[in-house]
Amino acid sequence: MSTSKAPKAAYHHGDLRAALVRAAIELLEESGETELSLRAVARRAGVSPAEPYRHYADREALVSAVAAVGYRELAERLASAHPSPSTPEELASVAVAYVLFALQRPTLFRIMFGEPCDRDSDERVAATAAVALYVRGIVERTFPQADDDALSNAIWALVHGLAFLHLDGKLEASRPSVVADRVTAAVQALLTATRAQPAPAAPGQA
Amino acid sequence: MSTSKAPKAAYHHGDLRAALVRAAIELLEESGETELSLRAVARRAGVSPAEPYRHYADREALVSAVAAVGYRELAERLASAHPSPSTPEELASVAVAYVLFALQRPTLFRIMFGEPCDRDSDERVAATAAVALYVRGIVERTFPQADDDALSNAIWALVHGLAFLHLDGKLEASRPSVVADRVTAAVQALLTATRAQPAPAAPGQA
DNA sequence: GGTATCATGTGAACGGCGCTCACATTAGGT
DNA sequence: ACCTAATGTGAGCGCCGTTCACATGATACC
Repeated sequence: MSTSKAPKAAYHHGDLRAALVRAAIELLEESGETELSLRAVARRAGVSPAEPYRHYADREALVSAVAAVGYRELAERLASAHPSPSTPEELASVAVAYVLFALQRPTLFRIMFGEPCDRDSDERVAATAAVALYVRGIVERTFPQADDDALSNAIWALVHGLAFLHLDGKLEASRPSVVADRVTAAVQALLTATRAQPAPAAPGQA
Repeated sequence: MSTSKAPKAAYHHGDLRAALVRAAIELLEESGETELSLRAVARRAGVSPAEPYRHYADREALVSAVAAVGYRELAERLASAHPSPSTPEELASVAVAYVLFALQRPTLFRIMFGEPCDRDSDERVAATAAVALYVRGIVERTFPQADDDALSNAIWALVHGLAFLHLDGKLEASRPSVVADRVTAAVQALLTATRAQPAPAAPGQA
């Protein structure tokens, strides 16, 4: 079960496992490339090309570790936009933070979401689940009476889709304020719908 | 300007340019891998590893050609869901077609949207623009008085995001009918919002 | 203290990759 | 028939992921 997550602090190098992830993220953000070469990471960390294999099964495993860091940083970013949102406006501000994170750290974001998620990585699976739960928690607080599932899916999808369309240049994204307005408008629209008709399989009419 | 799109029919091989794209898509869908190797494509097409470079500048160019085919097939698929949607229900059926396309041809979809779009590929840029215009056309027909920009952005983003979250396993996607219901519910929610309050800076109501 | 043991690190090597180049072949225009 | 340009080839470069036999350092046990 990928035991010793806590590094033994220092054998020769001192937590090379974490150092490799750090080096990988640096390379990612400097080069702008989504591809990351294990050999390049090893060079950056100052070890031989074979060394990473002591700490990660293969390239995919290192990438998953990088993605997991990304999920954690995204979660921090969302939380710092608003620690515990419970109104549509606060929720919208978190959505804006999500999209801006994608735009400010595009390569990391693509690593996190641009490829099939490796289900063998406990770290990665746990980190994505945390983001999902965070979104869902917001929705539950903001609309306690709504259909949590449908609504939180819709909101996450909307925000996630906005992030990707901006990232891919399908929506103009040069000025953050424009992006923020667009995201806010879209989220408000969806939320207004929810107020108007609480849930699909619910009472009255639509 | 990447002239002779129309192949001269047959020199030695007979439109190898198109044959390479076909081979690439076959490999993609057989292997389930997002990566595609130019050498493997060449083997599949029965030519030497150097041959593709007569027809495509580099690997990226071939990938873009593959993506362009994907955009065209997606457009066909949407059109066959409904040729000219003009009601929320019809729009929702197109949205479902979009997400199901992503789930049925995951590798192709990832090639289309999972990496930075190469702006040097006329073919690719044109094909993505076509999809964007198609979505926008639907919105204009369905809600002539609404804020086209904001609404078509929101709808595309929502649908695109739903596609990716399903694809990444963040939303359960084993039974297409469940996916269809989820997508329909989300789209209906967004559209209802638009009816209730047409647009941020728009006239009366609808 | 001495030594066995295991985690940590290395260099060389394998095959596959993207890509280039010098060269062969074929098709078409004149 | 011949020249030219399009089409196709094989060898080769450097990089990649990965593995392996081997070195080195830290610790555990006597």
